Amino acid sequence: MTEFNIKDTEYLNKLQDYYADWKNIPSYARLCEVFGIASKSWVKAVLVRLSEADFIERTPDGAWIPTRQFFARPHAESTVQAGMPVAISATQGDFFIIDEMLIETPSKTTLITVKGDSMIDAGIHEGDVAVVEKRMTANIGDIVIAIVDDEFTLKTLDRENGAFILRPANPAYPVIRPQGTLEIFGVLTGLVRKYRK
Amino acid sequence: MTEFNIKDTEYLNKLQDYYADWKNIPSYARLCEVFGIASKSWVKAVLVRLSEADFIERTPDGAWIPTRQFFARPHAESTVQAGMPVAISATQGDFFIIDEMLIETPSKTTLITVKGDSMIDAGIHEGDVAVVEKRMTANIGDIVIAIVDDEFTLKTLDRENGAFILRPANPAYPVIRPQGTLEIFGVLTGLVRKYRK
DNA sequence: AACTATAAAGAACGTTCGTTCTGCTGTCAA
DNA sequence: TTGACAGCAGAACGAACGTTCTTTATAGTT
Repeated sequence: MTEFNIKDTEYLNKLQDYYADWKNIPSYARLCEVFGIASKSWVKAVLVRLSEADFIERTPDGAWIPTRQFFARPHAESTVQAGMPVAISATQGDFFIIDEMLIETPSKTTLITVKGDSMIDAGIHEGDVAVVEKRMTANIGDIVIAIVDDEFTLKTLDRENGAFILRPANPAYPVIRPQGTLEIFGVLTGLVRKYRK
Repeated sequence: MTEFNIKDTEYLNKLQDYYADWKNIPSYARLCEVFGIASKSWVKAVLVRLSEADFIERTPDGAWIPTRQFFARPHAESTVQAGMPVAISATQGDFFIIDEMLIETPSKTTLITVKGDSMIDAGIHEGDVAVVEKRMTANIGDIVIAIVDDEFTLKTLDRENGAFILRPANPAYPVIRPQGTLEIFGVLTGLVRKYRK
């Protein structure tokens, strides 16, 4: 039996890219095209090695399916110095699945696109997607989606003279001191930004 | 032709549950068991209706695959005003998959945790996870992971007197004018931040 | 130059798959 | 009470699929 090698890594990358497009692992015949291999038997040998490396597995029906590791992205930690440049370790650290990191309770999580710039000093820009966990309680200092006078707003929760206030992270905007009830819609648990390609 | 009905919703739920477990859509024969239907032809009729409702579709090979709607995470767009509060619409907008939004080419994508605060004015904080697409070319204005004198750094790519320079987004840090070669490791295509729970 | 292991191709074959067509059963309106 | 149709079952069939076995090409070693 042969081992998982560099070429198999290329095959894995091609399979991951195909899967990103089509969300399934196709027949051996189609994988011949995807991998650039002419024989089905060799495609199977590749898949067996990928499964031994725990990137794919089989259903009871014999269909190939991806494992968790298949979706994980390499994550280089403690590597990029945004202050002063620092050497990167070529070794790939642990793996990382974005959805899993950001969303712990899918049924309570909503994504909301941010409008305006009142939280810009907190690094939250217009167009960013806020990951919000719906719940009615929050702690002082949390960034919350609050319902003030039947309207929603994204602000930092704070307290002043025993009353809750909503503090923007932009000096151009005023602190909100709710007159009526202050209801919490949810708490900001994550943020996602996409840069133009 | 018949329409999508309540029973089809049950079939859809069963299919979603199966897919969550096995990450593929199996053969008609297996779907007979999953749906509790005895005939393959009727299973096919169900799938055709699910595809007409845009929950699944077919690859050029004829394989059934899920659509974006199949995974359905609600995404409320244009709703939260970070400037002045604005009414939220209870309607759920389009659907949204974080991984898919941020990662177009899995094999070329790496995640890197940001250190330091030299890009803080661009809303990139220490501890944020940068989504980096590995490639050697970039455009002026892109935020890049550059290799300067064998070291990595995250900066905005700019040009000055015909030479490339790396501009931090923090006045406390100097502009980097590479003496040796300027090599691009990759381009910042996304950013992910997780707030403490 | 011969040997060996590995990488890949190719052929053969039984099974399974998707498709299509026909048949059955219950329901509802005329 | 008959017709019509929707919901579903079952059979038939050719094409595609996965598996296994055999063969060829390439590279490295002795």
